[in-house]
Amino acid sequence: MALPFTQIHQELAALLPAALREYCVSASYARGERLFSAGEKPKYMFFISSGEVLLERMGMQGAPIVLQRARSGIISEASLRSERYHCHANVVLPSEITGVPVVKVNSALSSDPAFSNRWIAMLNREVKRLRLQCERLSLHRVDDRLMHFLETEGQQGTYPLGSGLKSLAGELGVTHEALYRCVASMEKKGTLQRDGEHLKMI
Amino acid sequence: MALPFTQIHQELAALLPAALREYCVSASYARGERLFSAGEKPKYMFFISSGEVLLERMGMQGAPIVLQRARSGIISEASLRSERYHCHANVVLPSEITGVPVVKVNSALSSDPAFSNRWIAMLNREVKRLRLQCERLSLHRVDDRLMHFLETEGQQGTYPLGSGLKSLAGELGVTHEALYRCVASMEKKGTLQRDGEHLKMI
DNA sequence: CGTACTTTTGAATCGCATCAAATCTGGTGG
DNA sequence: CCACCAGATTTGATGCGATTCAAAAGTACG
Repeated sequence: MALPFTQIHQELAALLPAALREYCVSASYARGERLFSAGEKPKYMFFISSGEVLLERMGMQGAPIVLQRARSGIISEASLRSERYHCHANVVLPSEITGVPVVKVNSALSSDPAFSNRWIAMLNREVKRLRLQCERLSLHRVDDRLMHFLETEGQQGTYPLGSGLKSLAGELGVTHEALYRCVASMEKKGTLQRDGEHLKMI
Repeated sequence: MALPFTQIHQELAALLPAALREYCVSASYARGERLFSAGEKPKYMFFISSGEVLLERMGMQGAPIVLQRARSGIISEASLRSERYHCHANVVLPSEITGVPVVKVNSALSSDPAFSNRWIAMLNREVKRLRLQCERLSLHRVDDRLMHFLETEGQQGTYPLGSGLKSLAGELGVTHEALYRCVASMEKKGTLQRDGEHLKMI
């Protein structure tokens, strides 16, 4: 599973200082693999180059709740100083993922002001993204959530589906049936287009 | 409204480097005042010592959506490097609030590694808090959201209400009627206690 | 004392969850 | 190549719970 370092993603390369790159480990993950589980001690920061990973927590009734649906970027930034992961990371599409040892990141953050500046900027973006997700989940109707999602996460209202509507439904906090029906009715009304892999608002 | 610097909150003092403290401006705000509005250029970072501030965005139907209900701590950390605020900050209870110039914070972050370390830790906590809020908003029933809220935001299941159930309803993403009914029925079932200003799970 | 707001209860409606089942899909192994 | 299986997709029917609209009662404040 863990392959030797080959080439790291451009976005990651721009974030990390050169000294950290030699510690990066890139690997391919298959659908169904788990990056980490809740309760484990964080050893690596993970960065997704391609594919899709769901951060999930188990609800009390056993139903998993999607905290984040990541397709690119760092996914465990909040665990940088944590003793334990607070969620599971499940790979749901074949993915290219790079790991960087947490210890190395922390020491680099202490000694490299430019790096910690970039890190703060990254965390700021994450905070904003999460605020938008809260805003989205505060909407009551499925079509409102979908529109909000396409407006905020899409490129000009277009969004690549990846692993299908089912995992999107989880991120929107609705059942997949509700989302299927919503997409179908919006397509019929002409408010939405669906080209196989892409969703687009009209 | 803006008073001269008197005394800053202990939590803020622990976060900020000494050099920044002279730039702090503490002030009292009354219910109904607005700290900042969406679209404005951030000039100050705000820190709440006491009281309550709601971060809100206007939905497309004109209904305000509560992004955050802050009663202590920094509230505009994500706007540190932003050109514009992306939400309104409305004071809903008489509050003591300290402002620090954004420019000063940014320059201190660049020159003081220990400070940027503390800042990163603060952002990490915020990311986790927001992930929990997303998890909460993914629950479908009002009583589940309330329980989750008391478990994660309360002290041993106890939470001080402050400005009443109505603003809590906004943070939980439900109507105030639904929350009133939920609290009443849980009290009748004996799952919840309500001592005037405090909510407590049994 | 009046105004504005919160709190509370009621009734009607609507949207989504839930349960169920059929179809479609890609992938596996014989 | 086909049978088969697991999962995604889709449609249907039903019920519950929250929204919505409405209105009354309580409360703080000038």
